[in-house]
Amino acid sequence: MHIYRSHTCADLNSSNVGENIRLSGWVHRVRDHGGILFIDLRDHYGMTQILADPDSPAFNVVETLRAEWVIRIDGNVMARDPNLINLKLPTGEIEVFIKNIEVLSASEELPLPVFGDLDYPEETRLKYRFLDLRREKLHNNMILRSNVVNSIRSRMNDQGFNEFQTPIITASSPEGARDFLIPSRINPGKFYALPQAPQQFKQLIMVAGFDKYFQIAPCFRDEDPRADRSPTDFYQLDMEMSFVEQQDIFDTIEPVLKGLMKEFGSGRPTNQTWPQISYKDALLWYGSDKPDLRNPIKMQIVSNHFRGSGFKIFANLLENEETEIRAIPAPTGGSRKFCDRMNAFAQKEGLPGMGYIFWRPGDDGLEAAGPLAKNIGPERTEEIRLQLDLKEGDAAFFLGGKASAFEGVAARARNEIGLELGLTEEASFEFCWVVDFPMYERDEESGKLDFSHNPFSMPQGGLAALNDQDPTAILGYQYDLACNGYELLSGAIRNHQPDIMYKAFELAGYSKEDVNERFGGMVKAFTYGAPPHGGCATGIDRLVMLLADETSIREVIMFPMNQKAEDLMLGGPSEPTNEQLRELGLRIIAPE
RNA sequence: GCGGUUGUAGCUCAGUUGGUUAGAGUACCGGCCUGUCACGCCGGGGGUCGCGGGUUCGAGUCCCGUCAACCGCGCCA
Repeated sequence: MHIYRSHTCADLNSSNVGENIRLSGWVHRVRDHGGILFIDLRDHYGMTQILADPDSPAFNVVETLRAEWVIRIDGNVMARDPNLINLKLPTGEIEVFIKNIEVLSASEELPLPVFGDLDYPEETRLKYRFLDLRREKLHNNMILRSNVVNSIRSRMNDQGFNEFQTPIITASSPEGARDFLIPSRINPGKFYALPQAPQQFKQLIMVAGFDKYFQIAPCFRDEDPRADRSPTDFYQLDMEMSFVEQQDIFDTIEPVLKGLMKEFGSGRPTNQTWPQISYKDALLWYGSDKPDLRNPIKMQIVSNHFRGSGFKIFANLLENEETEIRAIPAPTGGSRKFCDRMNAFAQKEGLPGMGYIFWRPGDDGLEAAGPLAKNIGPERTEEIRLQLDLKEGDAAFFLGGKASAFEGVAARARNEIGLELGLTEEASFEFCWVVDFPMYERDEESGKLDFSHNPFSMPQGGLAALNDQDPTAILGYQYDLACNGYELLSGAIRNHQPDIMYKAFELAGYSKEDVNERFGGMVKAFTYGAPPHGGCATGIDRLVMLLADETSIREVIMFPMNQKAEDLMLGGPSEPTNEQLRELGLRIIAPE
């Protein structure tokens, strides 16, 4: 017999009754009744109930066992009486009468119990990640992640893609985020960078003639974290194709993602037609370039109804340039209590407040209530109601000013309203493409023109557009895929023509020399016969997060960092030794 | 860098207008228990109330400062 086990803790059932077997695993739970004692023995696969009584030669040792000790037991499989079968356990029809035991590893008192599903502070969970990972939820999340990655690989391979590995220690690639730098010992004073994405490599793979590339690629960005953003490294399904236009990329990746949602989405429905919404419309309708379409609310511009109206705050606002009044319709939100709560929400988010109108039954039919309605009068109020297509029992909220100043809060208010009113269909996946991103944006303070997305994207209209149009009006063949309010994918048709690329960078203030110095390797490659190409990258962590129905990315990463980008388990980052610094020619300058 | 929330036993939490010796569950230690599967019952140990200062006869509670964690903003072109 194998020295540790003849079966796993999930294997045994009534067909094994009478067999002498061997199991190894963790003591999940001990139930000591004095004369009879039960142990739930757990391994990766499942759980088996072990039984001991004073007739067992192992009884004295079994009495000393505590949670999370690792043991090996020999025993006899016995059928349970019909009234003692545990339907919650796949092995619930049997139990193992223990005859022999070996303690393989004892456990101290636990800082984090494995048993139970209570919530514990992140700090404790991260410090003792190996214990947290034993718990059912995280253990299942990691298995899900493994299965998703496995399925991605076969789906991509089935479509004729080849997976290639690209360098981890490399030159800085201009994705826009802060690089992680690595000092070079052999080249003192010089630094490598960890790739923010394999962007230039995958484009060079296209130039090299491989046609369809993908990779489950680690990406490194030194930026502050969010709940849905890991502070150091994350994984992308990175892919690139030659001789394609935008729609070809969509047609390739859509079935992969739809297949994954169906395979791992636990029955939650996915919309099968993914709308393509322009960046401009996304901001107008949803206040966000990653809209949550599970929420049906669509915002509208209602400036005309307030221009010159008795509501002076909005009327005066509209005297200024580039201002507007935006309405958030809230079907079924027509109560003062709800409207006041949303107004308080807007104030908490840093706005002066959110005006509202709600419609309720009145003496002569429909009555519009709320301070705004009184100020602008019944005619304008009715025009607004008709434009927003609202009825009795509904409400609408109003935000005014420069769109860029209120859009963020408007988006959060829209989310809040959708959730509070139960309009958002939570147990579903709603995808949409966001297309036609502007190539450039102007910094509000400095007035400087800069790339707004990916500098390697092909501008719509090509060189002519770059020469003739107002730069901020130029759109790119750049796209995102949003799902349930998360940016899940980002991509572009690339700019493979050096003259267009030099011009594109020139508009953003980079000379030809700058471009040659920073991305000369890739630009040069484009002078030796580059195929038109494009691709995208899908966030694996976020995808698994959605599938696992989690809201924190750390729930689907095996060993995540905390919010300060520290590894609480192994203690990173740590101070280098003097010898390491000397070898690298570095000196630490103490912070202020 | 800024804002919000939180910080009390190994862990999860309660703690009233400031008032006796700071509690509960769980874990741990001891005792009892032969059918549990969140086993049950009895007892015990365990606390710098994040840290520092202040107000007060008296502070877990009020005030000021500070640290840490998380959430958000900035950032992620």
